[in-house]
Amino acid sequence: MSEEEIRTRIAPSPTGYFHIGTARAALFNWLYAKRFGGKFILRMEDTDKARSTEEYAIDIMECMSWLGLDWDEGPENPDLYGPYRQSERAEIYQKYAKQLLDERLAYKCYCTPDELEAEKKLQMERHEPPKYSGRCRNLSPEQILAFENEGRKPALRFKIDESSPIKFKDLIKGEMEFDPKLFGDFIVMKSDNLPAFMFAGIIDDSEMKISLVMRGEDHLSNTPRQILLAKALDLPIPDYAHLSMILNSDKTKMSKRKNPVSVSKDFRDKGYLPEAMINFLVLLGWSPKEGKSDEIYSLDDLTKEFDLSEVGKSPAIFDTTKLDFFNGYYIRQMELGELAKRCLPYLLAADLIKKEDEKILKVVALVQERMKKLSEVVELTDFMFKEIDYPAELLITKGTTKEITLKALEESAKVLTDETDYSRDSLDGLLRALATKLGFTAGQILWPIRVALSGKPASPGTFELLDFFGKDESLSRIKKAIDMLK
RNA sequence: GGCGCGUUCGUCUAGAGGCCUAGGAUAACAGAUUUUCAUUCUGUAGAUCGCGGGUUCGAAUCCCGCACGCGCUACCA
Repeated sequence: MSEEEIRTRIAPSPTGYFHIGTARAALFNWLYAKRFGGKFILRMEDTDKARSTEEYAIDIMECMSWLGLDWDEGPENPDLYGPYRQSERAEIYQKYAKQLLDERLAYKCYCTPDELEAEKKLQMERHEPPKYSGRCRNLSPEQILAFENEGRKPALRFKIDESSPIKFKDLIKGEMEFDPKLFGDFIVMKSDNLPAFMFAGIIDDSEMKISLVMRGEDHLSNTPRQILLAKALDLPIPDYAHLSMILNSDKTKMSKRKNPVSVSKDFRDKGYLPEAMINFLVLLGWSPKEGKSDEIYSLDDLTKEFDLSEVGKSPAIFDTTKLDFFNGYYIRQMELGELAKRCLPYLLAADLIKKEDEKILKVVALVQERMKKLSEVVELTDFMFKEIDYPAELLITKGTTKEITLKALEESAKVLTDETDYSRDSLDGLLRALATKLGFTAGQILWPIRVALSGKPASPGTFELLDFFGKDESLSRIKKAIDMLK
């Protein structure tokens, strides 16, 4: 298929919030399409009626857009090879199901789940590989009639062609060979007349002219079955590439219960930037040929560099330490107005401000290089918006005394009362001169003022805070500190 | 149980027989700048390349075996 147009896809099932692993697969597919001038398609695999919801479908699309992974074809623009929701493609699957049945490549199976379970259990006890016995392969008309009269609804089972091994080249993992004798006939249409995942998948990939199926390694073992299906249906077989999994720190599979896996709930809403997510995610499995000394990559950079030959085969443990670094980095790089805009929701939610105002530009500027996540803006800046409460001892810096601190504060208050220029440079000269005059270290003067203004052991610098609060508020907070020490 | 995939610093990784006394990033630690925190800069520590055999003058790199992890083995996707 390689001479045709490059078309990749992501096919999430809306049975949960957009998963971090799906995001990575989407990213790699998107990058591959962009890099080689192809198309990227979004398809909703919502055949599991019981678990699929519209809320999740929306979440998936929102998160993809948020990450910057736009798609050329998808549920809302179904013109070309749509519809792009499997729930709307029932007739297509039925057509192919009929084809299999007519050509006797599949058969109706009336076995109940209980019967299948029992059969499997027996095989396990005998240490045989569990696989379907094929007992419905050659049912007589009488038997079929009997099952129908019982009210049993048949599923459609695909007849495995066991004649020869299935070989294919995985573009990441390499040459692959499977023995179909081990498979057993599998279900293609469920008894509710909905297609099983493998069946719907190969049909859609083919009908949507997907040239490369890049997906998680958990699908690697399914691939030979889909190839068999494609052959039986006389459909073209796409290229395949299987991405290794991302795991927990204990090397088990990421789970919804134990781990932060929801892009929207655990990352976007917690204050991570899409730029950081992309940069972090792409490095889980991909590393550039020409390594740079840093590892900063934008989506734009990546569309020029990404290739499958640089994708690794081994699984990666999902550890957000490095994500935090990237997040801090991109926050520092961000234009101030943009940062203020993105911090606003957190400030509003914490009730620190009522509406957008000019002040937050200054506020954000003071903590920009201290933030790892946008959500931290709250704890970093709360003292700028409200009265503060802190223990008096905090005013006294290490290796000094209450008396010295009090003296420093009182003398500072005096010069700050006389001073009108609260700009950084002016204040710097003023307070250092005061320190020299009193025989104090700069720290003995500056620490207590900073604490008086912020109430925190760590905060932006003294001069910046004086400038931020202005004369009246600064003096008021310093006076309060003096009273606390008396 | 069977089949498949994988195994290099805590973590993400580079590495395709000699360039490896194993490189980078991050995290950790230390120092410099500094009133604190953060930023920035510099440095330190950190992998006997899962284990055991082989091939070779020479192996993280090739071959075989084993161990461990993960996946599939569903009318879930």
